[in-house]
Amino acid sequence: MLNSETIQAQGLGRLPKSTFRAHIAEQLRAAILSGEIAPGAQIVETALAGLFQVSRGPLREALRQLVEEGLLITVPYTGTHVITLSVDDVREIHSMRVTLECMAFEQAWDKRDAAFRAELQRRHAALIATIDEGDDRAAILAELELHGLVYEASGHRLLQRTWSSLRGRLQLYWAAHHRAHAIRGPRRDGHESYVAAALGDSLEAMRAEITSHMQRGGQQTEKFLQDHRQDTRSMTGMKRGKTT
Amino acid sequence: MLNSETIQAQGLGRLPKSTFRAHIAEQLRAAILSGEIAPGAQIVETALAGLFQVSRGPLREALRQLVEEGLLITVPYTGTHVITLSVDDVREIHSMRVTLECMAFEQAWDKRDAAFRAELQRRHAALIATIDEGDDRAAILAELELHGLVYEASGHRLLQRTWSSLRGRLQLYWAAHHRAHAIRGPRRDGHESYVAAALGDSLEAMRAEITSHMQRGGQQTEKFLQDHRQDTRSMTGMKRGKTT
DNA sequence: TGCGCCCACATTGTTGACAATCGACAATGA
DNA sequence: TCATTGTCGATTGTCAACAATGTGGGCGCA
Repeated sequence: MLNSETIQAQGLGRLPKSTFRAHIAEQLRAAILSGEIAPGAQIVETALAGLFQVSRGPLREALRQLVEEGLLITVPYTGTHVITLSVDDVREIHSMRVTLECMAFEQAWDKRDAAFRAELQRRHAALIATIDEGDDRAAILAELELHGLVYEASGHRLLQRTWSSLRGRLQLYWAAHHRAHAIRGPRRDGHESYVAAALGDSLEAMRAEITSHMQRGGQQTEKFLQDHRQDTRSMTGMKRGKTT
Repeated sequence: MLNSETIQAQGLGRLPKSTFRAHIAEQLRAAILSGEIAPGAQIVETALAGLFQVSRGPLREALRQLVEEGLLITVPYTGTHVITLSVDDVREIHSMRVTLECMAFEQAWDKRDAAFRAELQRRHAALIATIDEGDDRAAILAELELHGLVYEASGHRLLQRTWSSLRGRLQLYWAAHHRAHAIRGPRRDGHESYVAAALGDSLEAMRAEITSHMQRGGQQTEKFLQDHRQDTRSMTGMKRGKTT
């Protein structure tokens, strides 16, 4: 006999309640965050609707969602564009990261059990592996996974939600930065000390590690700017680079 | 000569670029945050579309926006409801407030000029005035204004954005809590020490003040729960309380 | 040549109708 | 009596057509 429980037990019953707007939002977000659709590119509703084979209705709702996530900007009757992060935006992302991740560790500090430690090292190993393979895109995702663990461990849903939003911008920046200027992705160094501190006994040391870890990322940005001396308003932007 | 900048400087140029979804989202948000539409109430698209005299298209886009803001929850093909905050949600709101406001003061600490001090005292006075008048709803807004100043002063747009999101939930909680249980709004005490610390010289003292300030709010919640001993899953929810 | 006006085009905003799905209730049969 | 199934109303999802608006190019004119 097949009742709902036995079906669940067989791992079935997970048809993902398809609505077009959810699928579209998901795919569009992925395309934007990976850099497939470049920052500054214009989003034309009719074109995308044709691409996804849907009408403009569901598409527009997906766009509203991404606008609210901060990935798109819409000017009424004019157009929708992928955001371009300014240098100040990137600085703000870094400072916000420090604050959020410190909070996450505070919340999660006493909840670090064996499973947490194992998972932390597993993700660290995964990051190292992708770095060694030279797959920059995968390495970016792996690093986000590594840092995401503490948010999951915190059990703080609002904090996780906030991190998700920030993670989007961070991912966008990393992808655009890397893509536009062919800078190497995450490196091996820097993560060992992070993991060690996360497994250690001193929350204060962890805070210091986070601060220096993020500052390293910030300094990399500053150094890059000094080397290139371009407009400080839009470092990842480009005009009309829409990909089909 | 009047160019766009001088117009902006005059505070004009704010013709509301009328798109229905913006108006609808604004009004709906206000209705939800004020408690006019109770937590848990179902949002029926056709009804609201009739109420606003628009078709369902723009209305749905406004709903998507509020869903993304975390004020509404939509289950496909089933319905859209105003969120109900659980006790854990409220705890998370409070802890997030502490973190964000500490960060805001860190960012704004060295930017506190005469204008900041004057504005802080002005908003404090406004809060006191509304409290003395007994207008609870105005007092809630005044308290949010007071606390919002430091976020404005921080100049950190991402932080402001995060605060806006949190402020929505906080406002929803305050309004629903107050409305459902006829609890007094903000009180005079507690804000003097906050303002004093914000004008003082010790950032560390400010952090302590914020922590205790928020903990007071949290303790009020806990005490209320002990007194009422109701379901801990939904403290502000009610069934089918849609207002027309 | 430079400027301003006007118009056509591209794009977004809005609408009403139609289709798909869900939840609840009644009907059916063991 | 109980479980299962069919049906119905309510609600949301989707679509294609129409209207409103901003943008850029061409034209006339000084």
